[in-house]
Amino acid sequence: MSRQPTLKQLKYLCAVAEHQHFGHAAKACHVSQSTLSASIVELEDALSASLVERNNRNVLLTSLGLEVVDRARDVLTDVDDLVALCDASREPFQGKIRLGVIPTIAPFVLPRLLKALRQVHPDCTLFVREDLSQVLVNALQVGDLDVLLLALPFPADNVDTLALFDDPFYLATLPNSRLAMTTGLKTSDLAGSEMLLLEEGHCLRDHALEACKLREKDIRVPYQATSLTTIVQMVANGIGATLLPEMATQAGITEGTGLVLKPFDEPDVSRNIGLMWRKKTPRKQEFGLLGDFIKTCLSEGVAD
Amino acid sequence: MSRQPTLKQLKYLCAVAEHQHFGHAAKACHVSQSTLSASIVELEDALSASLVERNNRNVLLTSLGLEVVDRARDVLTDVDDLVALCDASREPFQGKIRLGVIPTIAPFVLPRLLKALRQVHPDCTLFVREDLSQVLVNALQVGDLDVLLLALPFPADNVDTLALFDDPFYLATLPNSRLAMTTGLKTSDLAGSEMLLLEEGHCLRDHALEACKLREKDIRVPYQATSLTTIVQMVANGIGATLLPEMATQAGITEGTGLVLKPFDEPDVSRNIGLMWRKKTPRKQEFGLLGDFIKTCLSEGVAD
DNA sequence: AAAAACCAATCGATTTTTCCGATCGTAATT
DNA sequence: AATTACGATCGGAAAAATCGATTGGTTTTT
Repeated sequence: MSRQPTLKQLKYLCAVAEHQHFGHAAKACHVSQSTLSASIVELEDALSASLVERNNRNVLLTSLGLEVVDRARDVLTDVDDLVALCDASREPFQGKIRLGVIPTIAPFVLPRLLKALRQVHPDCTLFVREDLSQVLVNALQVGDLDVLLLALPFPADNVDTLALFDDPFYLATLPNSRLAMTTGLKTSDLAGSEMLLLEEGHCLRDHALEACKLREKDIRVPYQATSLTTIVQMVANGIGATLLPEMATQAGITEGTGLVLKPFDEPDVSRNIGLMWRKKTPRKQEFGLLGDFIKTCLSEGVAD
Repeated sequence: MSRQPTLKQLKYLCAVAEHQHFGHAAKACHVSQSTLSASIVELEDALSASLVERNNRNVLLTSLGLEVVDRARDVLTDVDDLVALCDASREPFQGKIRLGVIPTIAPFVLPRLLKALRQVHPDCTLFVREDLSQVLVNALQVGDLDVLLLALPFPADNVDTLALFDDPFYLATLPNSRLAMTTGLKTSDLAGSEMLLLEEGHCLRDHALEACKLREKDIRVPYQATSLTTIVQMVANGIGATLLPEMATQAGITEGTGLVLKPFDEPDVSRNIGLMWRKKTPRKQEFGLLGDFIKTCLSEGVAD
């Protein structure tokens, strides 16, 4: 029964193969000759095979020994790569980040974020998953994702959150509608009007209602759509009005539709965008930096 | 400064990744939970990286941890393969044999030998190198070859030889020549005749002369050729006579040339074919078996 | 609310391994 | 014959690996 060889033994064997001399190989490995010699014997015992022919005057590898050395070299470089991988990912933004983003943020933020990240941290690989908040939170908790970009608050256990910025809601409506005429728009003006909302599960729906201090029964919801773009098209066709987050409007979601965007004449009619990660993740700090990066990247983007 | 991880640590990490549970992983590895736990900590220290998130109720791998596990699995299977390689080559004829053969044997023996070997020991890989005896011996001594098939004796240090069989010399000549008429051919009859020989360095030349108790000056050597086939053609064209080893004649080297082959009416007009390996090789036994195999394979071949 | 169960980390003791310097044995060189 | 060179081996000291028991924190059960 052959025990498993150790990496050290394989390293020593490769050194012997390289130097063809136990003493020199030992020096190269920073161990004594006796240690190296014993280690080679151990390896040969472990493999139950002769790898080295000691000839007093010169050292030869058996043909099996040569093959073993070949493979051992591969193993050792693979392990070195593994170590290098860890070294590289020690620095923030050098490794892989699995980011979850909700659908009402992704299309408006990712283009800019990914571009900036590629420029500033080319070694950082971002895997993005787009899904509903609840799905993302589950994935985060079971370890399939590292960090989420979503709208806060969202209930979840064992997580930390980092608020990044507010994202105000705008009323989007046709220019000739009653609400479009209103000056000093208040959330209370919405009561009783026809509002288009995203389908159940999208947190934007809940956050928008909450920001406007509305309950579902306060308004009429003729249809539920699956994306903001669809909603905008429906509003442009006269089905009703809707609430759009600023980041969507800045991304030009209403361009060419003739819709007007009206801010509210009240504070805090907005959702809050933030990051979320597992409380126990060892990468808190890196994710904090990621938050900073997202903030500056988006504000710069606006300035442009 | 990150030290190198050990295979054991990597194995334990993979077990944790598989079982998602320290206790179960420890059981699977036949160590105590404390040992495994400490080993994982050690690994994380060695890599200066967090690989596992311990969450009291469940165990998660960080994204870096997942990548490390991926690579670690590769490393471990590579090492297993390495061990398997040694296991396989423990049995004779399961591994690789680097065989050197001289040019006056190779074309007459290798076809049969390789075919038989493939049938009987399909797992045995034979690398063949064909060259002059002296070149082969040098290669053997520096470890580039494992075993030689050549004509003995041949002087070499630190080698063992195994005689396999005698290979009698035949006189090959045109049917109408003086020697062809001779009945009861003796080596002494060759004196003064024109004999074609291989160029310097081929041991066949020396062995043939020695077997016939001739010195170079006893005969006339009009040309020197680089192969037995060439020599046969020259003899067929009336340039002189030559001495051919039996294995060449059995392989049909004179077919279609009209030459006659005359055995000598004397004992020991032959060369001796044998194996040679380094005295210190750990595969003596296997090479002995190889000798047996060659002997039976060639004698069977004759019987066919 | 308290108790029990669960789980990984940690502690302390023991065994095992590792490592070195010194020495030995053999073969080549002077 | 003496010397040199080289790998193997030995004995002891230092380091590590490993285990059982315990701890501390959490979740589940009672």
